[in-house]
Order: sequence, then structure tokens, then C-alpha cells
Amino acid sequence: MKTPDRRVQRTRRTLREALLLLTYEKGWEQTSVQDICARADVGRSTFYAHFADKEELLTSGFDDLRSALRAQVGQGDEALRPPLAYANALLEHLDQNRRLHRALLGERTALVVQKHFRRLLLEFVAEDLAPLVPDVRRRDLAVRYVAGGLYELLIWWVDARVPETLATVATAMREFTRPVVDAANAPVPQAEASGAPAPSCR
Amino acid sequence: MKTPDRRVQRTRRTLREALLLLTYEKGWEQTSVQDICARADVGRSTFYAHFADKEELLTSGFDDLRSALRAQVGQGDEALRPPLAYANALLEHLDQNRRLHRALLGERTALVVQKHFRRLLLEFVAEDLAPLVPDVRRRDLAVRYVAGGLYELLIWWVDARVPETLATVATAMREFTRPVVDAANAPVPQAEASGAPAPSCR
Amino acid sequence: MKTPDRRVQRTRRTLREALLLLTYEKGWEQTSVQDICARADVGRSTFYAHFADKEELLTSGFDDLRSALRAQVGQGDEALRPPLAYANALLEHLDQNRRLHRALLGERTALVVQKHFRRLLLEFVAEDLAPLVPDVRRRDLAVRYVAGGLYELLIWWVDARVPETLATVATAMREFTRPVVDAANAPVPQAEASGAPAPSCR
Amino acid sequence: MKTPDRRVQRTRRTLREALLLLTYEKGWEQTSVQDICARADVGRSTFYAHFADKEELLTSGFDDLRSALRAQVGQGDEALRPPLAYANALLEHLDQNRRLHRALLGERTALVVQKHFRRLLLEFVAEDLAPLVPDVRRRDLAVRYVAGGLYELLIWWVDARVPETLATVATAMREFTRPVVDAANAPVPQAEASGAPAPSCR
DNA sequence: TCCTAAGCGAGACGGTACGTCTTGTCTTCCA
DNA sequence: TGGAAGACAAGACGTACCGTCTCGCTTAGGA
Repeated sequence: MKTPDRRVQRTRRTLREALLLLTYEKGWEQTSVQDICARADVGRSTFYAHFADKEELLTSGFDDLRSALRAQVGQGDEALRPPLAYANALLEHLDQNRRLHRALLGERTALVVQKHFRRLLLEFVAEDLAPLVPDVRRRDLAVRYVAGGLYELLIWWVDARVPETLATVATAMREFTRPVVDAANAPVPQAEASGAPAPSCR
Repeated sequence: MKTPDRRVQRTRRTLREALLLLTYEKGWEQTSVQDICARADVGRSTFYAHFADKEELLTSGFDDLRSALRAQVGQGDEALRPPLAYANALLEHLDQNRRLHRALLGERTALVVQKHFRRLLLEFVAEDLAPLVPDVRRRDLAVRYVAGGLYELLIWWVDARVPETLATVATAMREFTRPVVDAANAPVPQAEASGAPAPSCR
Repeated sequence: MKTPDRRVQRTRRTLREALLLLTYEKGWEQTSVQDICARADVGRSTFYAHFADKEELLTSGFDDLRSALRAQVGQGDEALRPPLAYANALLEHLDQNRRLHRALLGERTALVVQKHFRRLLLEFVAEDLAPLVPDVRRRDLAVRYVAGGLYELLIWWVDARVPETLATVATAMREFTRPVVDAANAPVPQAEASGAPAPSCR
Repeated sequence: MKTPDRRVQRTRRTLREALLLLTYEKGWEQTSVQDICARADVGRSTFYAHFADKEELLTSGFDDLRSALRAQVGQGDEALRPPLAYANALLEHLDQNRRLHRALLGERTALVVQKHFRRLLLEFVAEDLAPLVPDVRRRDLAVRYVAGGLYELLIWWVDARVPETLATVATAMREFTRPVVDAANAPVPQAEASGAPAPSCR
């Protein structure tokens, strides 16, 4: 059994905080390991003793959101659980830490952060659609589309100067997603059926 | 009237080619200005005489795609033009230069490239929805959602090891987008109306 | 036979003036060819059409002083001409262009300029001592010593914030030099005769 | 109290040696920081971690000569100590490292090196004359003259292809200097007293 | 008076060095 | 003995000059 060694924990925590603070201040890419260490008052070699990258440092603290959302989804029967159950929780989380997330997801963000967040969304959406769209290939397409739509919606909302209300966005997320799911379940049309007579109910 | 000076054009073109080639080979971030110059057989100072960054070099050549697509949209009456008119052109373009675009948009890409591509999509989708969704705020939401969906679909397709056929993706793009547009035009429900009486045809 | 073409003369003159002005303002080393051309309003390629270096540009204009002084020495019989005949002329010249010479000879100067000036002095002193010190080897030593002494005296005077009067320096130059000449003509002591019985009058 | 860390010392020493060697080989100005680092097998960034310039590197090692000479002067009573006590030590030092000093002081040298060396001489001569010439202004003049004379003599000797013997130069230094000191103490003549009756003993 | 050779500006280009910055490894010291 | 401090190599960055060159315009000076 290994010793926790409080110093180690303290060091890691301090580094994480410094990273977030600096990312918020200057953007992810402009934040160097040197900066982080300076801010955290930690030797640079110490940093590398704990993490290989600043990316790894970020990753190390990224699971919090994931598990928080996971809790929101609940443990009810999968089939009965409504899709986008996590939507409000997610929006509230973003809303509360808007400044931080703006730094992490906004215009100046780095790939790494996006990657994690997008992967998170893909994962959740995939779970959502799993019971709803039986055809795997259709589902795959839909999952991408929906996850992408949600992602764009979210970062736009987070980064907006005067954002829409939380409720508006939550509603839009659901309203837009539902028909996509329906479309994914509709029979594949032969061609791009030109002037479809009644496209509303399809 | 200023003289074009063919040397300048040649230099810039050579540099652009080198950039794409190297990005394809090693990824955007791993490609240094030095590499580009070496490959293009151009002095490093010459590079900086033309571009401030490798990013600027990229940007400078990014308008080709934009205008190519713009051409596809055609000049027909805006109201009659079908949405996503550019979809097939775009997909074909991506398909033909799949290797290059995989480098530019795939997993290892840099933010910069994504930013440009996403901006491009947002722009086109915005034009598409402008005549279709009168309410500005609803349209804004929908534009984001659709653009995000398309983006995710596209990069997934480009990066996939065994991708779906072009037709499949094109169809999906249209099938998923149409009902979102419809939803954007539907009257806003009061709340997340739980048991909606007749939510379309579902 | 070639024609002078006044433009050439004008260009060279303008460049020389710009060089001096800039050297005065920023020091020799800090003055780039670019600066000179900009100041002279002359194309950089034109500069290189005339001179290989900024050093060559300097050198090209350095003979004026030399010939001016040469004129002062006069054409009288060499044996009768007093040593340091040029001293006052030199001092007056330095005094009149003190600001410029401070730039050229002062603390921030470049080697090149020093080299020229010191060579000039060596030359003149050598001519002075030629008729006065018959022994060649002794003369050589003395020439160096005297030239060095004069040089140091001059640049100190030129660079001094509150310089001595011209007359004081001129007198010192002569007073210090005369006994050195005498010493050069004195019989060489055998060794550094420690307790020299009668080392002159000291 | 801080620890010396031998690596630091080693690095600095290696760099100094490389600098001298290269200056000897190619001249000061032609020696780039890159060269020095390559020769010393030291990273270029390491160089800049220690010194701001190659000039600073030179300066940092310039005190050795100064203190060596200082040691030669001894600590005897100042009044009794003979002037130019350091002359032989200096000449011997130059003689032994003639090749190096030829590089540092000879024709191709840079200002910086000259500056340091001339300052050194001025300093020592000033100390010599302090007890010998009471009048400050006269002394100042004499100090410059003598230091300049010595400097010119020395660099000429160092750079000569077939130099005079050390003894010859040492003797000349003393023989030339002594009467200058005398002259500095003589009453200032009203004019350039033409044919001084007994200039020998003045 | 023409017209031809030159002087000239503008500026592209390759090249070299600079001093700064960041990264990740490795060594040394200290608690 | 393991963590903190920091020396170090490697190498990219963007800037500043350099000296060479090519291109056209203009402007003498000789025909």
C-alpha cells in the first residue's frame, strides 16, 4: 500500500489550480509549464515528476465533470430514461463556472480541451441513442450529428457575451434533437426525394 | 498599378504546398517554419517577409475552398435554392483530398484549422437558414446546431478508417437537417411539455 | 575616357554626410547601412554599387584631414621644420568639429576609425622624428611612444566634458614629446641600472 | 549561503577558453556566440543563461590579468615604490601569451578589448604618477600621454613579426616615461620656449 | 536632337546571427 | 531516500542586417 504523502497531494492540487487560473487568464496555448510552476510556486522538475505534460495535468482533473453528469443521468431503467437527461445539469454546470469554461472552451481554447469535451458529449449522446435507434449505422450518423450540434450550441452559449437563458438553450437542445432521432429511424429514402409532398410528418 | 512579380507568387505557392505536405506528414503542430522553408527551398527570412506565422500562411490559402464551394451554390434565386446545396461539392472535395484533410481536420489537427473550417460551415449554414427560419433568435440556435452537426459528421467521415459512402453521408446531412429547420419554425413549447399531445408524428 | 556624371558625386557625398551624421547620433556600430541609405534617401542597392562596406564609405572620405594637415606642415626644409608643426592645426580641427569627432573617436567608436586616426598620427610622428633620431630602432620605439601619447591625449581632450584649453594641450604635447626625443637619443643604459648614479636630474 | 555547483564553474571556464581560442583563430568580431558554444560543447541557451554577450564573457575573465599585475606592484610604501613596477611583469605576461594577445590586441581586435586594456594601463599609470606629480591638471595630461605611449609600445611589440627583446622595450618604457614625468613637474613655459638652453636637465 | 549606356529606386531573396523562450532530462542538494 | 531546485542541451521563434540579384524608370552625354 502506498503512502498518500500529503505533500504530493498538495503539489498536484496546487498545480491544477494554477493551470486553470492561467488558462482562464491567458488561454491554454499561451500557458507554459513554466508559468504554471511559477504560479504554483513549485519547481519545474517537480512538475515533470508528477505529469508528463500540461495536457496530462488537465486530463487528470477532467473526470470530475464526467462523474457529476453521470450522477445526473440516474440509475433508472435505461429504456425509460429520457434522452438528454443530463442537459440541464450540464448547462447549469457551465453556467456556474462560465468564466472558467469560457477559457477552456471558448475561442482561444486548445484542441486538447475540445477533444475531451467532445468525446464526453459523444459518449453521452451515444448512450442516449442506443435504445432509441436500433440500426447501428444510422445511429452512428445520428450520434455524430447530435453530439456536434449540442457541442456547437454549448460553446456558443458559453462564449456569448449576452447569452440566451438556460431554459431556452435546454429546450432547443431537446427540440432539435428529437426530430433528428426520428429521422434516423425513418426509412432511408431512395434518392434525395425532390419535392416531397408531405415532409412534415415523415 | 503594381507589378505582380512572379517570383513572389512562386514563393508563396511553394510555401503553401510545403505546408500542406508537411502537415499531412507530421501534423500541424509538429511542423515548424524551418521545416516548411527547408522543404520549399526558401530562406527562412523570406518566409517572414511574406507571412507572420505559419498560421497566416495557412489562412492565406484557405479561401480557395471557400470560393470553390461558393461557386457550387450557384447564383439562382436565393429562395428557391435548396439548403445544403454545397453538400455534395464539399463531400467530394473532402473525398478527393481525403489524406490531406485527414491531416488538417483529423485527430491531430490544430485549433487554427478547425476554427477556419467551422467558421466556413457556420457561414454557409447561416446563409442556408436565413430564408427558411424567420425568427432570428430561433435561427441562431438552429444554425449552431446544424453547423455543429455537419462538422462532426464531416470530420468523422474524413477520419474514419472505413468511411460510409459519400451518398450515405450526403443523405444523412439533409435528412437530419430538414427536421431541425422545421423544429426551429415550430411554436416554442411553453415548458419542456412532458407528455406532448402530438409532437409531430411521433 | 569616362565622364564623371554629377549624380554619382552627389550620391557619394550624400551618403558620406549621412554616415557622419548618424555616427554622431548613434555611434558607429549602431549605424546600419540601412540607416545610412534611409537618411541619404538612396537605394540600398545603390549604396553597394558604390561601396562594399560602411567602412569603405568612411575610408573614402578620410583623406581630407590627412591632406589638410599635410598642408599645415608646409614645404620648408625638413631639417628646419619644428616637430609637431601640425599640432595646432590638428587641435583646431578637432576643436571645431568636436561633436563629430567625439562621435568618431570617443568612447563608443569603432576600431576602424581609431585605426585610421592612429595610423595618421604614427605617420606624422614618424616624419617628425626621422631627422631628429638617427638610430632607427630607437626611433621606432620613440615614434610609437610619442604617437600613442599624442593619441591618448587627443581623444581624451576631444571626449572630455570640460576640456582643457587648446593652448594647454598643445603645450603639453610639445613639452612631453621633446624630452622623449632627447631620451631616444641618449646612450642606452646597460641594464635597468637599479641605483643609477645620476639618472639625469631626478 | 549558496553552493557553487561545480558544473557552473566548469561551463563558464570552458566558454572562456573557447572564446580565447576562437578569438585567436578568427579575430574577435568574426567569432559568434554560436561558434563559442559549438567549440565549448555547450548549448547556446546555456551561454545566455550565464552571460548576456560575448563581451560580458570576455569581461568576466579580464580581471585575472589585472589582479596578477596588482600582485606584482607589491604592497610596499607607495611613495617608495618605483614607477612602472609592473612593466616587466606585464611584458613577460604578454610575451608568454604572445599569440593570444596578438589576437586580442593586434590589428584585428575589437574595441571592447582595447578599451579594457587601455583602461587598465590608465589605471596603473595614474597610480604611478599620483605621488610623483602633485599638480592634478598637469598630472592628468601626463597620465594620458604616458599611458598612451605605453599602450602603443606594447601592442606594437606584441604584434611585431620580429619583436625587440623584452629588456629593450622595458628599458624604453622607463626611459621615455621618466622625462615626461619631469616635464609634467616643470613650470609651465609661457610660450613654446623656442631654443631652451638646457633642456636636458629640465 | 535623339538614343544609348549609366545611374538609380525598389525590393525579393538566401543567409547568418542574434537574444528569447520553452521543453524535457539529469544532476545535485537538502530535509 | 525521495522530492525540490535548477543546470543543461536542444531547438524554434521572430527580428535585424547583410550582400547579391533583378527589374524597370530616368537621365545624362555623346552621336
